[in-house]
Amino acid sequence: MNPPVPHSSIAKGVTLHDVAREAGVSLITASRALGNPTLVSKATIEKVQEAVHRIGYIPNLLAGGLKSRRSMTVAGLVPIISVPQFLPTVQALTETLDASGYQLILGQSGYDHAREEKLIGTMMGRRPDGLVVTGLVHSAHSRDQLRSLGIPVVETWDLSETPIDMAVGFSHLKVGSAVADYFLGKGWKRIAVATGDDQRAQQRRKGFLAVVGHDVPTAIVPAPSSVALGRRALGELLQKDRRIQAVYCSSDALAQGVLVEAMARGLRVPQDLAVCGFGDAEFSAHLQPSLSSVHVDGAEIGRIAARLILDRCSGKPVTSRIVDVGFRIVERSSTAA
Amino acid sequence: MNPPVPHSSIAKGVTLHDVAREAGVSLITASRALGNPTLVSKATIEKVQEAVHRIGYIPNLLAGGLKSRRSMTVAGLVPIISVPQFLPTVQALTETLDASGYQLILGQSGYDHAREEKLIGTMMGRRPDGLVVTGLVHSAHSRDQLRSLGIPVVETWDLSETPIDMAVGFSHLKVGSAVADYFLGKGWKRIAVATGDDQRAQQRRKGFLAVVGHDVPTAIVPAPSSVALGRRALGELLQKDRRIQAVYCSSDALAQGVLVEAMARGLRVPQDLAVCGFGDAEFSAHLQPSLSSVHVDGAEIGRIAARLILDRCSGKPVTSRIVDVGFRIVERSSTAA
DNA sequence: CTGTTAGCGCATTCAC
DNA sequence: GTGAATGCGCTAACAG
Repeated sequence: MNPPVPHSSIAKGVTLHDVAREAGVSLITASRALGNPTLVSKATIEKVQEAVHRIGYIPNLLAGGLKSRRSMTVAGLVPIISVPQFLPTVQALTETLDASGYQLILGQSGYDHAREEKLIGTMMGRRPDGLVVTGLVHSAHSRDQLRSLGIPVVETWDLSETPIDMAVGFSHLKVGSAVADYFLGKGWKRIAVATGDDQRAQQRRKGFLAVVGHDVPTAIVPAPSSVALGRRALGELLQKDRRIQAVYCSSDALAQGVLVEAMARGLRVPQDLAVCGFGDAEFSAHLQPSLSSVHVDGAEIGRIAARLILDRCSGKPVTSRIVDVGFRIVERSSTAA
Repeated sequence: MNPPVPHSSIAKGVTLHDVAREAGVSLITASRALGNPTLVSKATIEKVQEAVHRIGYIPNLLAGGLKSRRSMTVAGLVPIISVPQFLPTVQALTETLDASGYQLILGQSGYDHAREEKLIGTMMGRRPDGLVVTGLVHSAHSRDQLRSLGIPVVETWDLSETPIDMAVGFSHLKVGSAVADYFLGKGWKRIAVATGDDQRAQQRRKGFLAVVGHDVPTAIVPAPSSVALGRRALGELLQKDRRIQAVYCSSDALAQGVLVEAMARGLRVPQDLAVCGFGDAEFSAHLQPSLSSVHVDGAEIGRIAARLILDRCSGKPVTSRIVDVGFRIVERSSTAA
């Protein structure tokens, strides 16, 4: 795309001032040639670009942003980057933003509300043009702050009645209910739940119990969940009820652990024990037996979130501030009774 | 940690100027009270902090960075964020930087050198105080640029004879050789390789072949690799040689695919076919049979990289510019012949 | 310990 | 089309 850059001794403190001098134009003309070429004659643009390449100028976006009040960055907040669920979202977000010249500033709240509040503070200090959060913003102070700051905010992977600004996600309550309906439809009565202790997982559990109509044996593990925690969780559940027929897990990693532990104990899946996960990770289809799960299009969430922020930044009217991307149960061997 | 913030109407354009006025001190005193408290009396600090909370001031780090020439950001470049290998590195990086008040600006090069070059350009425009790359920087122009810019650069997950600046990683060549030694030690002769097409995977393959001493049946898949690609890869390999005894894979996802495909074809692992992966993903220990792999401490890489950048930023002398974190082969059932 | 002065590098006014 | 002045919000120098 770009012309090959000639051998240039890229110096440290090269500013637009130097470019202007080299090109024999004024500072502002150089600025326009790079940022608003329609206002400048073609010959001038070429002179300026030539100078840019020759002296190795790299625009200082900090300085530009200070004046223009547009930093061309978007802040992104995840609980922990290595939660596989959010990965496609972060990836799509980064890609979509990048395509419009925006960059993502990443923060990890670590499932800690105090830390989240502090982090949002620092991130706002960088004056991002938008904020995308996976999950809802928990701290009331941060919610007030963001609202009064007036920057575009998208809360993702959840739907709130009262988002700070915009939301892209789905109802975790409904996910839980749908899985419960599915389990009941199979005729399973002795049901159990293995779940992480984060808010969204708890919402799914709540929806699940609402349909089941009564409490069930439950193992709660600290987020982020893992295969090892899943193994332990099944152990706990079997202690509570030796004859469980089906377990609903709050993640595929947890569900894999349940599968493994079931096999280690000589339980046949799904005949003796059915298992359903959440997230539909890539590996789930390839486990033995293959794992049923709830599929959510995480990349789509990221794309839509980015789009909402970008539209808001460019002044386009945002029609729907709340987007439900839905979900679907993917039936595989682990529940194919 | 922070005192609870009283009800404050957090306004948009609150600047340090406002804080100073509210606190009845000069601009610079307010600045110092927040950024360099040792130079200011305790009473003044309290007055300023009180004003900060009352009017909801959020420091503009862009403006501060412009003057102080320290943006308190570090640029991070990964091929694709969702490659599980790099996740612990990115996470540890984010955490360690955050603990020192630095933030990560994330970029995805997408295994594309032209894109990488362009991305590095934009990222440098934000004047980060350092750059961490997973892998080596490929573009010669970018290498020159970074060198002459003089900012701390850490190349990770690889070791180069001539890093741009610093490096934290291990020798992929040696990984390949070690696995080959291991395979030969088992007495396996009919060996094959399933590998991604990225540079590091190719290095491992090269090291592998160097020890084996001759070419072997090889399936090359486009990065990023996946379980599905692994299944297909084994198919290809078996077409080339129906009687392969052992396959070395460039990732655990690929290896899982090989396992699955082997089972689908009625091959017993490891009796009929041994399999070794790379990366030692969390799920690998829990597969059936459990997967042998090469373990690398990705989080440690991230921590060291962050530390190197931070030390360099604070003027501390960096003793070792090249850090080898090593690796180890983890033997599990899939190769336990 | 505190204040005054002078920019950091650029883009937004206004002029021509 | 182009240019000169002005200031975005803050901090590094020097003074007091």
